[in-house]
Amino acid sequence: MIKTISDIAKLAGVSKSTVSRHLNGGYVSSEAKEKIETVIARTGYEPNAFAQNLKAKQSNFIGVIVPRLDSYAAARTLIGIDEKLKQHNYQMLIANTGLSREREIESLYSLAKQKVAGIILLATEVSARHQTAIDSIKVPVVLMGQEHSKYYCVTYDDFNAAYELARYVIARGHRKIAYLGVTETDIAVGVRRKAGFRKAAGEAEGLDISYHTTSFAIEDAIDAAARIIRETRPSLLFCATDNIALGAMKSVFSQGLKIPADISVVGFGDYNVSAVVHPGLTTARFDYYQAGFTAAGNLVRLLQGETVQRLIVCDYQIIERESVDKLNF
Amino acid sequence: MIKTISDIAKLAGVSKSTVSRHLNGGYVSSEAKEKIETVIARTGYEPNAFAQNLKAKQSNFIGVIVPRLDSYAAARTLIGIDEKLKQHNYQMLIANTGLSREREIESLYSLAKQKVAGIILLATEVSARHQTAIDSIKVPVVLMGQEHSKYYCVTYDDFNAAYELARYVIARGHRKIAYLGVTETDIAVGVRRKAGFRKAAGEAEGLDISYHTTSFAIEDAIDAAARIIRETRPSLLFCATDNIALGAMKSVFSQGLKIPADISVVGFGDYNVSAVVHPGLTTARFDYYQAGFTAAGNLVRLLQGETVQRLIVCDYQIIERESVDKLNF
DNA sequence: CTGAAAGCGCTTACAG
DNA sequence: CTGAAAGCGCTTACAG
Repeated sequence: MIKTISDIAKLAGVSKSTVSRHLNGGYVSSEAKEKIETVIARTGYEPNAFAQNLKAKQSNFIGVIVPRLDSYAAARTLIGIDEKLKQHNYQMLIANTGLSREREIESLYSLAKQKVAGIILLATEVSARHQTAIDSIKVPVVLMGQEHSKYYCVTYDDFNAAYELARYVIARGHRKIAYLGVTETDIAVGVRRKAGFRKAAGEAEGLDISYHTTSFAIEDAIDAAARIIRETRPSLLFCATDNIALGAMKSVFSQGLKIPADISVVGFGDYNVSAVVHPGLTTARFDYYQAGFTAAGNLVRLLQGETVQRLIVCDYQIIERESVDKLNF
Repeated sequence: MIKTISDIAKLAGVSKSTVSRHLNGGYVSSEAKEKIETVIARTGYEPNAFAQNLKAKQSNFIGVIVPRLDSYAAARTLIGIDEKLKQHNYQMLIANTGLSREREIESLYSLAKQKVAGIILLATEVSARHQTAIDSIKVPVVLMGQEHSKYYCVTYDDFNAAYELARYVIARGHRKIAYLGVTETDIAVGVRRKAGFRKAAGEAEGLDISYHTTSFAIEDAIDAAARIIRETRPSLLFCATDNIALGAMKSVFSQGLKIPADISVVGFGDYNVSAVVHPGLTTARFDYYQAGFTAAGNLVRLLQGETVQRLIVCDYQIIERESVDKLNF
């Protein structure tokens, strides 16, 4: 069985060096080139990646650290990354942390140890330990979802998305609004979205706003929304993610109330189910696929020594469906 | 910087061979062992995987071929696989085919070329070309989701799940039922589920059944269900997956009808949203995580030369929520 | 333009 | 129980 570069060399009547040079785009006479190409085509020879990597001290793997696999946003992002990486002959290597901060840090080190060429980190937070890890491994890293001035980042325009969505619901006459957000250790979702909302709220009159915090888990959102509805009975639940919004919708229905007639709901993300639930959820859409594609593109350019914009902010789009009532006529 | 086995050998005052032997559980005097361990602990030495793989002509990667990443079932399965694999120091390497048959075959070959130790194939179909590929690569393969007599498989009990779910809806008085399934090239979902349903239907009296086919895409299900409702107006839509059921629910609502009062709906899979939509979807739950965990466990045992049951059929569970009306009293 | 040789970091008979 | 040596399959100065 034909397996190694020596076999090819022998069959082509040249040396290993010449075959290797041809494979790597070096000086080879057109005569030798032709013979080698014929043999390779006939045998279907493929270089052994381990041997190549052993020499190169680096692989064609790109590590992608993801907080969870069973999330629409994560999945779409991965698909975008994978697509771009394939174009450039890189292999995506996924490290799933299952929402563990600890495993996020570990993955940074262990991917580096595995000599990945680069890392894309779908970040939930950029702690001091994250920074230590990123700085100490000598591997290019691109952050997604969170911004940090020291690193290459691809983020979403959380602030303006929230601002515009908030203006939209206020314009539709909502005054008594409950904001259902997440922890502020998450700058993008916890801080920025709330800040955008707050700005719009500050520009309007006669508002009655209450702020609440829950987790990213639907179950928690169901409970939190149930409490809010009982206690403050807002006309609208402004939820920091579509998952939270889905949980909120469940709560509204469970109490025998109608959406949007009794209570309106909005979210962020535009997951695939957001259009399918009834009523359709009004939300701020982020193009996760495109963001992943962009992040991978940047990383590839970095690896090729090209220069890259430090921060790329992906656009959003307000998707108007049926979950927000119009209170003013 | 300490990097190679030679460095460790030098620091411990022994030869590379001895260090390697210690690392691989060979004969080493307790004296040498101690010195080596001290040095390794102090330096944090980690063997270079490329060099190891180059010798071993195999990696610790397990390839997982998945039809799509943005599916709840796929994601949960991957998490289960990853968990088990980590326990045994294997690395999951995901090949996403984006629902392309072609890329499924290619992935089989390309993963083999990358010298993965084994492959788990989340199969949508086992065609002749699949078989050729599986047989020609000399890598152990475990099939998931579809059964094939020649290969190791982990499947779901599609037939009995459908049978029991069908008996349930019939027992609740439904007589005019539309079955909304998928192509029969998919044995598990297309053939088995329909067969289970058909058996239950055959055991009952006075039924008025119509059979319809759609794709796995929610949008197609919405259209298909809309047509069925207009044309035959069944009392229940029996959908072969939860995604189809979600699309069907959307259709029912869009026509101003109520679930379950006007039309009932059931599905298969119990995705995370199935509990969250309103009304909650009655469905047959499959434990994807557990199945993935089991498949990975089997593959690991295969790699260790242990013997493994060829076919494992995972159990299901009927989850009764609010989407099925009770028509008889 | 080409080939012999060394080396990437590890493992594994083999001789001692 | 240990170490020198060969070899896994490739790449890359180097001399020609």
